[in-house]
Order: sequence, then C-alpha cells, then structure tokens
Amino acid sequence: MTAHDPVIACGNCPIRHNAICAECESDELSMLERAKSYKTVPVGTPLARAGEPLSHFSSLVKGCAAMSRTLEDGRRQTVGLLLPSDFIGRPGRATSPFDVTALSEVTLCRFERTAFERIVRDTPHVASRLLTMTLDELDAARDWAVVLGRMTAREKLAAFLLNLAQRQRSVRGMARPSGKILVALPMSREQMGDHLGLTIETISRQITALRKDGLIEVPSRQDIRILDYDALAFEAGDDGDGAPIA
Amino acid sequence: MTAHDPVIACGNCPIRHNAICAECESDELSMLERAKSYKTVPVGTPLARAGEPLSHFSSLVKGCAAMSRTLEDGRRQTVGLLLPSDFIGRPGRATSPFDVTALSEVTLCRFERTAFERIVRDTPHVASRLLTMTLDELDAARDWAVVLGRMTAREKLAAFLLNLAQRQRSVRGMARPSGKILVALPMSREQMGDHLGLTIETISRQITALRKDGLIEVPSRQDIRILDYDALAFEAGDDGDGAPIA
DNA sequence: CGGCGGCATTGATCCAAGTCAAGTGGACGC
DNA sequence: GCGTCCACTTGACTTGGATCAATGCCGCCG
Repeated sequence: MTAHDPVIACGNCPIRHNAICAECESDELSMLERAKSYKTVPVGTPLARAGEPLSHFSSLVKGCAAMSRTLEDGRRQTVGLLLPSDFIGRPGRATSPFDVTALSEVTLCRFERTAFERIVRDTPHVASRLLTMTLDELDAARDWAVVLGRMTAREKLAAFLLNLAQRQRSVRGMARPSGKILVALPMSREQMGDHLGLTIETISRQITALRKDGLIEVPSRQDIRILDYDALAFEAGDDGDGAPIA
Repeated sequence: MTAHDPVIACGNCPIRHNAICAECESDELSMLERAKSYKTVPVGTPLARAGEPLSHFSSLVKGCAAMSRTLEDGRRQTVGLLLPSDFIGRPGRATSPFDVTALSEVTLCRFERTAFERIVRDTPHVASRLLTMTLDELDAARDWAVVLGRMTAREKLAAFLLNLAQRQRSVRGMARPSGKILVALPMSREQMGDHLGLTIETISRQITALRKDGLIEVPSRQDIRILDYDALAFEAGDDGDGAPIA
C-alpha cells in the first residue's frame, strides 16, 4: 500500500464513461487530471467513518466497497454497494453520514475535498453528471427499500443476486442476459446479511434452498452461478413489468 | 378542482427558502414566475404513476403526498413521504419510477417538463439547489433503509413519529423540541404500515403499546401527542450519538 | 336519531426468520 | 500430513410479527 499510486491518463481510465467525468470534454479532463491522485488500499480498509470528516472525495476505479451504518447494539445495515465508477463523498458536506469499507482491494481516484467542491461549482459537466448519478442512486436506494420492507428472505436473496449480476455485466458493457451467469460475490455471508436485513444463517439456508431448487449452483464460497435468469427473476417477485430490482 | 389556480408571487411563497428556488436571485425568480403554474388537487389524486410519462415537474407547496411501489400481489412499500418544498419529478427522465399519491389536498407549483429541464441546464442556482436536495433525499432514503432492514416494529413506529415531528417542525422553522409535541398524522394506519413495512394490525398494537407505556397520547385517529421526545428517541434506538433517524 | 359502512382495535393462532448450538470443510501453518 | 482456525452449513427450538377473525368506534346520510 503506497500513499499515492502513479496517475494514469483519464483517456485510458476504465471508468472514463461512467464516472463523474463521463460528460467532460478533453480540456475539462486535463483539468481533472491535474487535481486527481490515485490510492490503492487493501481489503477491510475503512474509506470513511460515519460522522467523521472526509479529506478526499473519490471515484471507485477498481474493487468493491460497502456503505453501512452500525447501531449501538451491533445491528448493522448496509445501505449501498459501491462498484467501479461509483462516487464516494458528498459535495457541500465535510463528513460522510455512513461508514464506507473496502470489501476487496480498492483503487480510488481521489480529489482533495475543497478542490473538488470548486470543480463542481465551476464545471457544469461535472455538476450535471453528479446530479444524474445522484438521482440514479436515489432510485436504486428506494428500490432497495421495497426489497427490505416487503420481501421474504428468498425474494431478497434472489433480488440481490440479480442486482449483482446486472451491475457486474453493465460494468463490462454487456446487456441483460438470460442464460447461465457466474456472479462473483465480493463479500462474506455476514455482509450479505447486513445488506439484506437477514442473519447469516438465513442467508445460508436460502442459498441452499435455491440450489436444491435448481435455480443456482455454488461452485465456491465466493461464486454463485445463476442457472436460469428469468426463473430467478420470477422468484424475486419481478414479473418483468419493468419494475427494476434495484 | 380547477386546472390552474391563480399564480402567487414567489416572494410571498411559503416554500420560497426551501424549494428548488431557494438559491435564486430575484431575476431568476421572475424567470421561474413566468414558467410556473399552480394546481390544487383533492386527497387521493394520483400525481404520478410508476412507469408512465409525467408532463410536469412540481414542487409541493401545501399538503402531503406519498411515493410508493405496489407489487403484483398487492404488497406495497412507501419509499418517500413528500411534504411542502419537496420536488416531484426527475430531470432527464420522462417517467416517474414510483407512484405518487396525494395523502391530503395538495397544492403544486408546476413546470412543464421540457421547460424545466432547460431551466436546470441554464440556471446554475437551480441545478445546484436540486443537487443539494437530491443528496439530502438520498441520505434520508438510506437512513430509512436502516429502519426498514434492522428495526423492530416498536422502533419503526417511534422512528416514524420522531421523523414526522421533526419535519413538521422544520417546515414551520422550529428547532428540535424536547417536551410534548402534537404530530398530525397525514395518513391512515394502512399507509403507515406501507411506509414502515408492517401490517395495519401491528401498527395499531404498537400505538397501543407506546400509549400504555406513557410515551404518547392519542387524542384522535389523525393525531398523536409525543409526551417525551427524548424517551421516544431512546425507543427508536437513537441514543443521541447523532445518527439521524431519517 | 338510528342504521350503515369504513377504519381501527383487540384477540387467537400460525409461521418465517431469529437464536442457540453443533457439525463440516477448506485454507493454512507447522 | 495433521491439527487449527474460521467461515459456512445444518439442526432444534423460540419468537416477533403476520394472518384470520371478531368486535368497537365514529362519521355520515336518510
């Protein structure tokens, strides 16, 4: 782990067309290039702590992180899964309202906080992209509220796997699939439970149930193969009417 | 119900300093004034339907509305409560991802969709305010996810009452209180259940329990008096460490 | 004023998910 | 190769909230 990784050119960046820079022209890009720095941190690193100041805002370039809150008695709820191109931080606020933790080794493209706030103010293409991304996240958060509030354990797990499959595909630019898909689980059963509002035991039982019902295969602890996307979507209560499962 | 109510001057508007116009100067305000129209609709009116096109975006001026999704089997989850100054619609998207329904008589300050999208593009003060409001809503949605995913029925109800009390106070510009507060419930028990991910019977039982425990009084079906704000906050799992309850 | 209809409360029972308690099985070190 | 550790799985039992089923309460209309 070094404090600063070598900076790669925005033109070669894997998240160039999905992150906060997506709408930028080349002159704006070179301005961002001057302000940015990279940092790679190992699995488990806290990237932000609820209520504590945040010196940098970042885009997640590589890896996976979770945003969560822990109650005093230890109950924990993950409120968002961060994948490449997602943004960490909140212009206009010095502190993060949630904990953010690296679920794998994570590479960040970072901007010093006040510098980034100035960039947002002066660069409409960044401000506009940030608004679009925030609106999308808001929709996703509300979709997830439906899952948390109204779905059974089996439906929750199915929805989670589909969601993960879609996001992993879309990062690689693939369309909604319908056959067998290998999903890489970037987290432990416990973290899945925190995300779905379930216990580790219930997660385990539901995985077994879906496996026995022939909907998924479990080649290893950190992989699940979806055998029939549409059947799993049906389990998630998604009848294909367009209501997205987060 | 008339199609268009008389337009009141932005300078006299009750939500002038909280809505999307909060950051506007007087010249921007007069531009908004030319584009806006008012509409008042009775309780129960659908203001948007999931997946269907939305001809206008609006700020809620008076009354209360709920944003929700209904699953095919009838399960429903409310994903947001809209109070005065809240915004309805989504720049860049023609359709609403959720149903929006008036819980009381509602007065809207409306903008034709494409006209508003142009305003957002051309008026940094509106775009920036919209970003701030969206970020705040995102935090609130995520806070609510913690309630839905990890709290007991009693904690959910306590959190809901506190949340409502705070929002009703803040609209009237009052500080966080700590004595007795009368909260006006803008919804039926069923809608409370939809918001909290509980059944109507559980809502009723928990209200009775909080009443018997001396934490609240129930002067009528649509009013609840909080007798001890801090004690109720304790019930909601809020130990005052700053973790906001939505 | 009296009956009717809709919401709310209360009670009895059920069941999905939580809790508590053993196993299992890889990965890793010695 | 053999123990140890740790994450996961599985089983037995408990429980919080759902479900099913009466009442109760109030507003409204004739």
